[in-house]
Parts: sequence; structure tokens; C-alpha cells
Amino acid sequence: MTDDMTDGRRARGRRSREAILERAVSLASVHGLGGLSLGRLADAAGVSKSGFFAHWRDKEELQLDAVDWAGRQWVELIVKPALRSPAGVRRIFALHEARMRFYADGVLPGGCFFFMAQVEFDDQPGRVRERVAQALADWIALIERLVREAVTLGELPAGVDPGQLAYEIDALGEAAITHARLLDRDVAYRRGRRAVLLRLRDLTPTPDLLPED
Amino acid sequence: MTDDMTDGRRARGRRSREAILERAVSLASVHGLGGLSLGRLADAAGVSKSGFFAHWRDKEELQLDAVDWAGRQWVELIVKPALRSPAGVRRIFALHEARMRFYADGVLPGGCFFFMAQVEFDDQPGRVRERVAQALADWIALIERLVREAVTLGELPAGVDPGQLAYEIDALGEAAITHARLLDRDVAYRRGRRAVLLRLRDLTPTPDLLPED
DNA sequence: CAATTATACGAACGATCGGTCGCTCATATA
DNA sequence: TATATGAGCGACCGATCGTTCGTATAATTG
Repeated sequence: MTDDMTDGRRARGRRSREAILERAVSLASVHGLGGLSLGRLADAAGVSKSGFFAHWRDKEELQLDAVDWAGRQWVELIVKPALRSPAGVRRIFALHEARMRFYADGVLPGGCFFFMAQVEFDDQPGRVRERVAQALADWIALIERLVREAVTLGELPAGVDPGQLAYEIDALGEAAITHARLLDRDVAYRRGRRAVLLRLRDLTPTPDLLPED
Repeated sequence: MTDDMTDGRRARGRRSREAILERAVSLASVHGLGGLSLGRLADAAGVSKSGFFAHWRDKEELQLDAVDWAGRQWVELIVKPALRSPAGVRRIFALHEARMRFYADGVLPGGCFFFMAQVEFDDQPGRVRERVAQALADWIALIERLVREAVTLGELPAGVDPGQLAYEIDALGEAAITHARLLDRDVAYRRGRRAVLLRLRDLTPTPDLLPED
């Protein structure tokens, strides 16, 4: 309600809240939002288990905030950097490459928070599921928008179905996580990157805008 | 207790073992292999919790058998039917369509056992992880083999990378599960099917072998 | 036949789960 | 200065987790 600029109880609380959320997203990317236990999270964050309930009413509230936090991280590290590329197929591929780099760099130890959360909550009704579904819908809508931009710019044919292409780009990126972790790491990321590149180069009348390989 | 008099102890044991495994795979497709608790599984299978340990030493043994059971189901309902289609691009697409139908028909209430297991165990070392990884490797190897067959038959260009195309086909099919459950069911399955169809029609010199849409 | 084996059970174990309670104490506010 | 508030903790709760143990009995085996 009021702005407290000085370092005090409130500011420290907000900082520790952020720290806990970061650890929560990190742990949830490995064990899932359900498998994330308050005890383990407490140990990892260096606080007591009961200390959580000063910040969140129950585990579900923490899960909801974790989804939001992961969404902000996703925008910050993937969407925003990609939007600095010129609109059109280059921006679409920049988005995909930023995603692949996010995975390959191991920003989250489990690879991707949302991938885990989607699989975990896709058939588990509740508020978390709805927020995860919204995050996926936003992500797909973003790709669709970039595709329509590319069509407007003449870098993709008018006949292309933005929703269809968005599905393909998302799918080809997502699979890289499990393939990288269960089979061959480098091969998986290379194929994930190349799959979208091949698809875009195949569609665009201006393939020179994209790398050859 | 039971109304069958002719069946012996051993045969009945084997049957109940199979029944438990089926329920286990079914439940695990929803809650995951870890989230699958022996208590809930016992209730669902109509046996006592301690009765499990007549069949499996511990939970991990049951998980390993569940992976095998799911693998046999996958081969029976997806691979074998697809192999009845003529070799080449038609067989590849038949495999993909069988997979989509497996998901859309709701054979498993969670959509796909392996999808769940892959995401859950991709960074959880142990025997289960290795068996899941082997199942994924087998699946990819199968698709690669069908691709090479198609190349031999002249239905795919010689320049195509079988591993790359196998990755794409797997990825485009897998994403349908979460998209169907979190967004729009029919749209997701249609896009999942169409994605592979477009890719194959784009590559093959004999597109007439495949449906138009 | 007797002896062994396999199936299945109920009761209970220690560990851990999410969550509550009462409390301390530094800070913000009136 | 007096008071209300928020951060954080230790102890503890009932429930559930995977697992063990002893027991009962039906089927197989020698």
C-alpha cells in the first residue's frame, strides 16, 4: 500500500519471498509442482517450514505464485530478447533459438518449469491447472502473432495457418528437453533447432533471412 | 471369495498381477509413476496394500514392470497395426495416426504413460529412468527405420536425415496430449495429425500416397 | 499323504506429508 | 511513545507414504 524505501522487515520479507519463489520454480522444474515438498523447499531456501505460511496461505497459493514467477522469467529471458530481432521469420526463429538456449544453458535444473507443470496438471482440475493453461495459451498466441506479422511482411505465404504453425514450433521445441535428458544432449538440441529452421526455410519466400544450417 | 473354482492359485495370481499392472499404468498415466501411491493403487485394484509385496519386492520393481507393460500395450495398439500398412510414407503416417487415435480414444486416462514417465524421470537417476530412456530410444529407432525404408522405396528423398525426421514426428505427436487437455481437444489432435501429414507430403515425391488433408 | 510354496491379508512401523498453533521480535504506524 | 503488524521459528497434529511382519489358507509338489 505504501512505499517503504528503507531496509526493514517488510523489504526483507519481500526479498526472501522472491528468493523462496526462485528456489521453488527451480525445484519444481525437477520434481514438479506437486513433488515439490514444503520441507525440501524450506531446506533449500534456508528457512523453516512454518515460515512459509507468513507469505502464503497454503501450498496452492505458493504454486500459483510460482507459475507467475516462472512466466515472468520466461518473458524476460526468452520473449523480450527475441523481440529485439527484426519482425518476420527472423523474429520467429530468434524466439525459438532463445528457447533452445534457455534449455541448453540449464537456466532451470529441470529444463523447463512449464513443461513439467503442463504434464502434471493437464488432468488435475483446479486453479493451478487454469493458470498453467493460460500460460500455454499466451505462449501459443504470441507465436501466432509473430507468424501473422511475418505473413504481413511477405516473409511467409498468405495461405499458412498461424495456429497450425504455432503448434508445430512449440512442439518441436518442447520435445528437445526430454530427448536431451534421456538420449543425447547435443543431438537433441541440434535437432530441435534445425527442425524449426527447416520448416521456416521451407515456407518462406525469403530463405536468405535465415541461417543456412 | 471368488466364484471360480477351477482356477489354481498360480493362475489366479498371474491374472491379478496383470490386472494390477493395468491399473498401475492407467493411474500412472495420470499421476505419474511417482505420484502413483500403493494405497490408491490398492483401492483401485481391489486388493490390500500389503498384497503387492507377494508380487513385487518394492515399488521400484512394480514401476519397472509397469514400464514394460506400457511398452507392450504401445506395440500392440500402435506399432503392430501400423505395420499392416504398406511400407514407405504410408506406414510412417499410419504409425502417427495410430498414435493420435490412441490419445484421442483415451485408452489411458492420462493420455500417455510414457510422456508422463519421460518428463518425470528424465532427471531422476535410477533403473526406472534407464528403462524409460530405452523405451524412447526404441521408439525413435523404429521411426528411423521406417524412414530409411521409405528412402529405399524412393518415397522420401535420399538427402533426408532419418534421425532428424524421427525427432520431428515424435515431437509433433507428443505435444498433442497437453494441447488437447489444456486448450482445445479437437483442434490439438487435428493439428498434431496435420503437422506430420504436411511434413511428409512436403518431402515425398509421391504425395498421392497420402491423404490430402 | 505330508511338506512346501504362493497368494493375500490386517496390523503396525518410522518417515514424511501439508498444515496449525503459540510465540518472539523488529518494524511500521498512529 | 504506544500499539498493531508482519517475519520467522519450534513444536506438534492427523494423514498418508512405502514397507515389514506374522498369519491364514489354498494349491502345488515330493
